[in-house]
Amino acid sequence: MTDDDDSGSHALSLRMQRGDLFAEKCPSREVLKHVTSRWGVLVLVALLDGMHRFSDLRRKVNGVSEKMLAQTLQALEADGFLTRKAYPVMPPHVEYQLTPLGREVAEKVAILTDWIEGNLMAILTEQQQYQARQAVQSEAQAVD
Amino acid sequence: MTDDDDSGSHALSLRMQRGDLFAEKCPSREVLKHVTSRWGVLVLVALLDGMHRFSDLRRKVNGVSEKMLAQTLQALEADGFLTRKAYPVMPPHVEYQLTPLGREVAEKVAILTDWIEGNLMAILTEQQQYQARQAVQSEAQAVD
DNA sequence: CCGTATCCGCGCCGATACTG
DNA sequence: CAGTATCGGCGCGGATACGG
Repeated sequence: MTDDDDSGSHALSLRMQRGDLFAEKCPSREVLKHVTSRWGVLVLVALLDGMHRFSDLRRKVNGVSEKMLAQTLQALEADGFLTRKAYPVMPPHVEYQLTPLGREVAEKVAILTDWIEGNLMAILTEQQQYQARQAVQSEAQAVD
Repeated sequence: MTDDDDSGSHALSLRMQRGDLFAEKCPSREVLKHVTSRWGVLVLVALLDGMHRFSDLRRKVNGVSEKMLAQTLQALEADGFLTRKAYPVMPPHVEYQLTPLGREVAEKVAILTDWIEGNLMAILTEQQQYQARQAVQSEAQAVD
């Protein structure tokens, strides 16, 4: 309960047309989930430099299992972010590639990941300082 | 096993200086996890328009529980993305605000969320078409 | 008002085995 | 090579109760 702002149903449906992340039931939450999922992020960024086969992705995205990779790829394909082309040869050969729509999201995601990679040291430093402050707090509590 | 590319340890440590998402044990994976977490995304974007109190965020970020909000805020504070100022009055009063570092990530995240919100309709259309193709496939299989 | 502590279900995800 | 199927642990996250 306490959810569901049905006030102004016209305004609501208009907002639904462009999506409102802050509204609980908005489908954009689902899309965001796929895009920002642990492996979704890495797959999208990996595919930014062109077509990849399944095993290429598996090797590039360190630590992903077959199951999770397949699952992630399906979700992104269902959202229209990538295409899957299977060649019925032996041994099997499947190619994954970003769609124009997918390339756009992937670029936005890459902006974020690039920033994090580039500022990692600054962030780690902040983490250290936070830990230090916490230690002081604990010490102060031990005195009282 | 089979992880751990320790080949070229100098190159590795250099890469660690700027972070490499594709390397399994890189700390940037943790940071990314906080930033792209279900509630982390929404909190960062919400804080983009200035200071918020705890209950402000709770109301703005529809659907988040107290526990998850507190947990999310702690993680983002530990990463140095936001500051927490508690005024020891009755009733309690706590203010959350982005740091300069936090503002930068938040802006990158907002680029992504804005794009998704703006292109939601196109994505939903793609999803429909995917479902339709799947239905055809199932039908074709029923024939053989 | 702003949390922390505890319990607990459910879904993520890894491991393994099997198909085409 | 590129998956699907199944099982099982465990951690995320919701609900509730309680403290400052």
